[in-house]
Amino acid sequence: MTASSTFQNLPAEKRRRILDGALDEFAAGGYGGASLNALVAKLGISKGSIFQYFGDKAGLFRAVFNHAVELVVELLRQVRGASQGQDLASRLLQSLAAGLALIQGQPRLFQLYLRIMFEDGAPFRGEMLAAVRAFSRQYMLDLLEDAARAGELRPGLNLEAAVFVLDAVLERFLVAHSQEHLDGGLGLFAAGHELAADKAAVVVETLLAGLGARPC
Amino acid sequence: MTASSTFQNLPAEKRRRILDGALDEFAAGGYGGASLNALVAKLGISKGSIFQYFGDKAGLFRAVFNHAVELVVELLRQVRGASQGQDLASRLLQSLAAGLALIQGQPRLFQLYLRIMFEDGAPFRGEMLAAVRAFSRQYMLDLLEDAARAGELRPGLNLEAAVFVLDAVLERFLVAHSQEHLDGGLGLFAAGHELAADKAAVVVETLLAGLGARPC
Amino acid sequence: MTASSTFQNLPAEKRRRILDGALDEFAAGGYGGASLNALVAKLGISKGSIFQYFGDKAGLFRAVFNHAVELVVELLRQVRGASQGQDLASRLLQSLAAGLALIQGQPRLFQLYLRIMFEDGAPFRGEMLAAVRAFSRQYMLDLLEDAARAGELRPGLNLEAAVFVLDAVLERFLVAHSQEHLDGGLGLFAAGHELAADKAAVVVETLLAGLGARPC
Amino acid sequence: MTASSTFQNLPAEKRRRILDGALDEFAAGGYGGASLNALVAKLGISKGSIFQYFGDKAGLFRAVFNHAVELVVELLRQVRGASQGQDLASRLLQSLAAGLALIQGQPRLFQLYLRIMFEDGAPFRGEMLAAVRAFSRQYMLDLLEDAARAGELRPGLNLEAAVFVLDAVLERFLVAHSQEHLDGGLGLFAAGHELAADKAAVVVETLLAGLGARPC
DNA sequence: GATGAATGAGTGTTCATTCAT
DNA sequence: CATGAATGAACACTCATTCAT
Repeated sequence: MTASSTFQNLPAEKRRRILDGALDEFAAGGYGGASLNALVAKLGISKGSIFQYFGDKAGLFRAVFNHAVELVVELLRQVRGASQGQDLASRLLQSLAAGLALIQGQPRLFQLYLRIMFEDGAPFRGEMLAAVRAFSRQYMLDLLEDAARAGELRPGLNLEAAVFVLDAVLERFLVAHSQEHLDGGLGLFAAGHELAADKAAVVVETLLAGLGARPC
Repeated sequence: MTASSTFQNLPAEKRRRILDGALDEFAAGGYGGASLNALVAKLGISKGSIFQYFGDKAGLFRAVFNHAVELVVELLRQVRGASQGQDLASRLLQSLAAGLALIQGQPRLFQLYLRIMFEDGAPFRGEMLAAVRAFSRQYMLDLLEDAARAGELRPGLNLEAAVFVLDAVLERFLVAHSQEHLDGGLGLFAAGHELAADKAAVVVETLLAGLGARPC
Repeated sequence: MTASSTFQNLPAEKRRRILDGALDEFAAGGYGGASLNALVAKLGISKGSIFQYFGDKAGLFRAVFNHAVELVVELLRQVRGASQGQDLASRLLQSLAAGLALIQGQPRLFQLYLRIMFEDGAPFRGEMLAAVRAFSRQYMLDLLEDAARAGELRPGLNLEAAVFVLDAVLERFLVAHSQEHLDGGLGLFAAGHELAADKAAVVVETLLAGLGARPC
Repeated sequence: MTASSTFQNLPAEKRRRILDGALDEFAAGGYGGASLNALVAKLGISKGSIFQYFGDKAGLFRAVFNHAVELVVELLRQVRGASQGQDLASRLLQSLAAGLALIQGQPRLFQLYLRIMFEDGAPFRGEMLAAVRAFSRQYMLDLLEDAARAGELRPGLNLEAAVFVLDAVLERFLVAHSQEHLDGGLGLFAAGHELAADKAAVVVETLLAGLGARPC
């Protein structure tokens, strides 16, 4: 628990409004770039209150992060069970779809993650990234182990490496779509205009089949 | 060309010192976090000069970026030719090694790239990222096309997707190593202690052979 | 009486806790530097109560001062009678010893006095200092008059001046010892390492015998 | 040297105005109570300038202190030589007179000294007090040693103790007069209305002759 | 062309005080 | 009667930018 009891005693609706506004602010400007002045102006509350609630900027940031994690976990929990029993390609595609939906529904969550990822000054950066990465890796590992049990995986596959590859590629896929407004869409199939789902299918197939010619 | 002629007329050594110091500053704090006050103090030049040379903070930033791109391109040009004619796996591994060497030799270049990548406020972010990404994609495409000519690639491979996958995985590999001081090294083979080269070999092999069982 | 009846109706123990905590706070930071926010956090009581009890910060300060005076008077009352009938030098030394003991036992009392002494913004400063000084002067005057009756004093001695000298020197002696952690102990016999008692003896003897050569 | 070169380059008149205003501010409110906002408003300069000149509040404080010391030393240097060769009582009286004149002419200097003396939070307090005390003690010691050579002192007099007594009494004399507006004049000859010079004469005579009856 | 003094809006943070509950 | 959420002015300090010299 990091926010003061003062904050905990607030009506839920007000709590949500504050954390939501702060999430906006941090997502837009990163930790250093977020302005508490701008935040309280937007929220229509006094500056003193922020400090009463969270002690300092870092405290607010931590609270926002925890809030964001809750949002994500809640969302993913709903997605998780649905694909049980299906083959790996399908599950990966559904995971990507869930990720894309999350980005579209709550763009600031993903934005916050990206902002913090490389901002040296952000407090708790280590913990925060570790938490996200651990979750992501465990998720991939679960999928792969299920697939292994179903005999879907290439014999001799290094699971650690596979998790790494999946993590990297899927995250980059999400990044590319969250930044497609930028010049050239950052290059993912830049020329084409297929739907994201089609792109995802090709990428997943490429990952499963590999790049190299088969010696068999 | 964005820097004023005043700057162009400076002795090359002084130009280099200024751009180098500014690169440090931007790499350390991102665009928003960089302080011109701190910069001029470090450089021992007058504050007015910065504005005479570059107009404003954004102008300095653009000059630094151009300077950084030059450094990288020069470095990679040296690396490029060496692996001509070898097989794809070797060339990918050598590219990774070159990337790691670059990170170790010029850590601020990679740092700047990462900082800017997700900092909304940074001017020219779009152009800058597009330039870097285009270079990176072209590099991968060259490798893949050579490999295709040599019959190393799986028939039916979607080149665009393959480029995307390579770009994502190789960049993530570099990021993981540049941030390995962070909690858990951000999870790359977190348990093991092999050398980076060994990790790279396993990852590349996984990419080439694919994750899935071969139907053949 | 300045504290509200609400405060008077509190259980004695709670009253004492509050005044004691406030004494700490004022002694540590002076009037201006004391923080009511910090105080209530330390005490675990609500902020509103302080204002209910004392009206405002100045009211609390006055109450603390009265409380402090009570503590001192009570302490000195115990010390007073003991030296009756002894010679002046002994009584002065015992007074100094009592002062030193007080400083060691209740350092915050002396600290508060010193802090307030020269802090212009402190309310009631005049009254407070006058009270303390009047007490101190009366104490010295009592000793001197007893000594006069016993024929211990130099004929022609100006009692007012003697009181002034004693007051100044004895207080400075206490200050020096309460600040001996500061650079050079503020210079009291800085080189030597005798015990405080020895230093006191020399000082008292110097006062009694005077600095000048005796014409007699 | 503690103030930045920026400050050193200012016209002397402006430097003087700034240090003088700051001296006022610190003397009135102590270190903690002084407001840089109020200061710059009073001076009619911008807030940024203060920080450009002195780095931070503590830097300004140090500069003010150094400035104050210079003022005092300059003043005392003028006073010093004049009393050479006279007897101890005369020299002490002239010293007191000089002190009183200083307090009247530059009341803020003495005020600053008193404020800082017991304000825990003030930076450099140790150094500052040590400097002042060392000067004061050395001054007294000089007088006493001259008097000793002239055979004016009581044989067996402990010089250290005598210095301590003189320092304490003379300083208190000055304090009493600088605070005589306070309730009861803090008790120095409170009833009477003689001139300060008369009071000083009695006090000095008391010190020289001692309080006790002479056994001779 | 180079300098660096000046600026004022901006930052996060603390404070004594109020008042509805 | 006690509470503690709310407040906004004040705090020290940093910033990119300007412009007279």
